[in-house]
Amino acid sequence: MISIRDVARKAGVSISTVSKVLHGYSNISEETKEKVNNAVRELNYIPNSIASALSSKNSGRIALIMEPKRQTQAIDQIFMQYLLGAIDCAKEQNLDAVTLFFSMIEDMDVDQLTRYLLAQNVTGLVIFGMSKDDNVLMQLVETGSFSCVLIDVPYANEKTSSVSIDHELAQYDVAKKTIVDNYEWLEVDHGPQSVLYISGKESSYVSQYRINGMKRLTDELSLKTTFKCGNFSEKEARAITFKYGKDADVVVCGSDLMAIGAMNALIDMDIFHPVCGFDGITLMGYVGKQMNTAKQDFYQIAHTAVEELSNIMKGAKGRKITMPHLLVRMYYKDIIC
Amino acid sequence: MISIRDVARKAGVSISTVSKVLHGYSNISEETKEKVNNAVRELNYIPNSIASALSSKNSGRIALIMEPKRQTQAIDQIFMQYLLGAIDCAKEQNLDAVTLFFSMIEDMDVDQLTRYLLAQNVTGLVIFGMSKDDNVLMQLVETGSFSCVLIDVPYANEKTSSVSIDHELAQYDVAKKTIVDNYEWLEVDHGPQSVLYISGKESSYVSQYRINGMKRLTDELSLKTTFKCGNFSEKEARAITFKYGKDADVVVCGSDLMAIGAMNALIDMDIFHPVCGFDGITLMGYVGKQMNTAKQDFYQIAHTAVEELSNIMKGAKGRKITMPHLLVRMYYKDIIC
DNA sequence: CTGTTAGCGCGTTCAA
DNA sequence: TTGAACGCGCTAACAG
Repeated sequence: MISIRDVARKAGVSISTVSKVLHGYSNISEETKEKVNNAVRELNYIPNSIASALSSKNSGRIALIMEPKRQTQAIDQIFMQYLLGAIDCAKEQNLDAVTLFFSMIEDMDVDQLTRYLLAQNVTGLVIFGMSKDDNVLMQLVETGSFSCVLIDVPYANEKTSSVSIDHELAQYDVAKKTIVDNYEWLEVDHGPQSVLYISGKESSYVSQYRINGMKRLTDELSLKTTFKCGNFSEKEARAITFKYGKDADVVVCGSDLMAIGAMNALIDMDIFHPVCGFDGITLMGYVGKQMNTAKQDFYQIAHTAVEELSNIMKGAKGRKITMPHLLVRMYYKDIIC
Repeated sequence: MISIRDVARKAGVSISTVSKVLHGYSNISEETKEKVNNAVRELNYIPNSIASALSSKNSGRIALIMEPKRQTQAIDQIFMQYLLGAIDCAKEQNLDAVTLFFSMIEDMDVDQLTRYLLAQNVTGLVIFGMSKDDNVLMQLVETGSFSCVLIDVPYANEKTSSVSIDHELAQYDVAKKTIVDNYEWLEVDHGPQSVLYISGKESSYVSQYRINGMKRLTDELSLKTTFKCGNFSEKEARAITFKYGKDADVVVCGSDLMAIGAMNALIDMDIFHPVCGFDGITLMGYVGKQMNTAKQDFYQIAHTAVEELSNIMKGAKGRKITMPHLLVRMYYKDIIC
């Protein structure tokens, strides 16, 4: 293992000088800078991040906290996209990222969790899929012990930013597109009038926004919309659709998983109405014929989140970031086989 | 931040004594052990893993290396399961895991990669989805600089183990089940005789094993099997099925993704034959009616892999581990809508 | 059985 | 503009 000492020796300078040029300090002559950089290159030196972290107390280590199990099956794609986006960006920002699942920390209280993270030398957090029930996490964020970025949770303070898309607008857009595109196709005279909207868990921050989006559309198009809560559950959405789907011209769901449930119910009832979901998991590609996927969205969101976290860790103040939704989230029709 | 010094002070002993009881050294009196443990509990002390790693040169830090992008879409579930299994086990084993994607390291040579990992204080590797083309990775493994566990790659040396299921047997089992279960259902007199087998990439270590499994079954049941290579690609499988699927009573694929392609082709041709895949991604649940998923398998494999890595890092010698396939990997029929 | 001491590799004063 | 020296929190000989 090649250390800073070797570089120093080779360059004929002291250790601290090497450290300084490596960190871009100003008062270093061009000449020694050259010498050091050459030595670094020749020796193929890579600084030991562990030692650096220990010494500076500033690890550049972040934790990606997420809960892939709580959600029902098949959401893996979304998490994978998050991970990819986050880790890619972490690399770019020279941050060292560890992945934590809720399951690993769910039995800890704030204090324990704090110590655990500190012991791991984590100084920044990105939290995916946090819901209103997650008190410990929320407290953790509020203590200010860490720089944080929350995804899809509208909260910000000095050291905490939030990153999300405009869920209200997104739901509005996707529902509108579904309805308008199917206007003629539907066997009603004046376009769809009756809509069944199946929303996600109330404890989820995004659900209310999406509901609001659907409400706005409802007003705008003078729809008759029935709002039901499907709790992000495929089964519940299925049950709801069995019960209320017959009278609806269109079914709009607050997530893809629920859209699948709704679709299956309609198929079983031998009714064919447009259904639309939200997240754009590829899964749907094999069921519906027309669709756009929003996988890129998740990658991009995570990427932005880590970038923002990097900023906060450098001293920037927390803020709320709303991203455009790149694609109209998952949308399809023609579910007839 | 509470350090080992605080504990020492509180317990009225020296730092090294604390360190010793924490690591379960033998020659410590019960009495001081008590004192130290109490102090640890009262102070809620958690050792700083960074400092520990720096000092001991034995980080307990492992890298999970995987390639989620190279594979075609929709394989995310498998990787997610790997990740979950690996990270869960890492926690149990008190290992600190970082996730690396091939994309982050694909432009490095062995030397660079080695330095990069060392700088991160990584001493162990678990590699998922490695294929025969990955020279750099293979060289890295061969240098012996790291303890390694390779998944689905039959290679072992002093510090390297492999973990995989018996792909030959698994392919044999799943194909057999598909064929036998459909024996009467098929519109042929004496059971299926003609099978189209679509295999995965040649550069993948598992493909050959799976082909062998199919060959064994072919001999055993005196089938007439056509072997074609679909390169793990949905599209290629689709094309192959269009070309050769008409004459086949059953289509067996070396991966689920190819099974989807095959199925879609059959549907488009208006032919309904049983198809079987391999990996058991949930995806299929929404297409086929009957199926078993092997998601658990992946979790379990990753879990075992990390456990094995932990052993190697503690000095155990590398070996080849073959796990039973818990479930008959993905299997379904009745693809008729 | 316990404490003293010397680093691990690096960042950061403080003198020079 | 540079370098010597100290310390981050911990482990591992070596004494005692």
